[in-house]
Amino acid sequence: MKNRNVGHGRKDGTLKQRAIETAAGMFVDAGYNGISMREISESLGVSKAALYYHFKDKQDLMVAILESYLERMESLFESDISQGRNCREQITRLVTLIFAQPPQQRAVMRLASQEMGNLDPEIREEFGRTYHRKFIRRIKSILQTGVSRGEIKLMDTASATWVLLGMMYPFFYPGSANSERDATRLVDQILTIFFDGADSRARRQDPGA
Amino acid sequence: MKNRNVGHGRKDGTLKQRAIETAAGMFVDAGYNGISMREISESLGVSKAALYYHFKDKQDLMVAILESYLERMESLFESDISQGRNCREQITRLVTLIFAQPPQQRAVMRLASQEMGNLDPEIREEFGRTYHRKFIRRIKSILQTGVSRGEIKLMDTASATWVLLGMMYPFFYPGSANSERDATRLVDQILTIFFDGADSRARRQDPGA
DNA sequence: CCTACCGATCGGTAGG
DNA sequence: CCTACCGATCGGTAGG
Repeated sequence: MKNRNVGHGRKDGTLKQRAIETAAGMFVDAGYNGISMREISESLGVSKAALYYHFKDKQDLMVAILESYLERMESLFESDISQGRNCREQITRLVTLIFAQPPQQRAVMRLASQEMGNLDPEIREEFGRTYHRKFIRRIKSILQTGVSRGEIKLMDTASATWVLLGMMYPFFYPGSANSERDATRLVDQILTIFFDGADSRARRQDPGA
Repeated sequence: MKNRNVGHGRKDGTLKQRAIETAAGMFVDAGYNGISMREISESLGVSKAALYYHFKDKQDLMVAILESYLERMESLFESDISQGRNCREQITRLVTLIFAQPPQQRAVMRLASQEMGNLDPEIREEFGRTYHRKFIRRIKSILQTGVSRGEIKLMDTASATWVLLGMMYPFFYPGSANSERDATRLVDQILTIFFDGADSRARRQDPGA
């Protein structure tokens, strides 16, 4: 279980990592149920049994993909974002970084919410908790601090977090904002709406400019 | 195709309609691939063959569910919403009506975007066009009018439409805003953020109140 | 010859 | 890590 060194000087962990990346791409394109373990193994040039050596079952592979992505998301918080000077700047950094990822990588976020229903209830709940702890909680915390500092309107920060994530969600689909130029514009529009609103009577990002 | 009165005084079309409603509920709970035609037919108390009499295949049943929902959405536009006096009021009516639906019915919207990848490319594209024509286009049009009237900031209304829909999306999952009280608060928060922004320096819905 | 179904089973493929 | 398979179940269709 501990996945110990098999020795022999071979490159261990290589197939496992390749499998996570390859399968992620295939699941993103065709959905969890749209891709079979056979197809994944063929893409990797190994047998199905080889896959089952590294992953207990299909679900286990899926969870590994999601956890791998979550870890990358977590690292975003620990580097750039926390250095933002206030709530707005921290959220701006977060959204910018998310859209700075390659589209296919962003799509894993959609994969997570879309296919979580295919996981066993226990696994789903455990992953849900990890997701909350490593991602949702951080965003909520930024908004909460913003509220207590008076930077953000007094509101329910839990649902506001979901609203913010929801605003990005449609653009996690392939074909949305693939160019860097589109992404930049989109990030700008999302942040403007979230902080300043769409109403023309609301303040603009650069007042008087 | 017209499927009309066959006479004899029997209740025609009953099973077909029941199947659409029952399957919609099951798909919402377990996903398109999580429910078999056998399970659906058993829930209806009929044979699988009976289902296949009314629907060419599983996909055909799915499309019928989505189209049935789209028609209901379309009717929203033709009654209440268009009577809104300006952009903000029309969008407010739209969002309010969407959240006034029972949660399980709202969830069909999530089902549509979530499981569209399981449809054949041709079918998917055709449904995508209908979805755009009956729903997306209408929202975009409201925003567009708002922009040209100066009620809404100058922005890309296509992506703004997706942003607005995205804000609602997380609450189309079961367990989100099930009570009427939650729904009311949520609608309020979504509309406030969309029009006025979360920033405390932005205008409030009732200035000075 | 129509409609609205049923009991039984098909060929093919899934995860393991 | 592979070859060789399995038990179960899938969506779909036969004749009547």
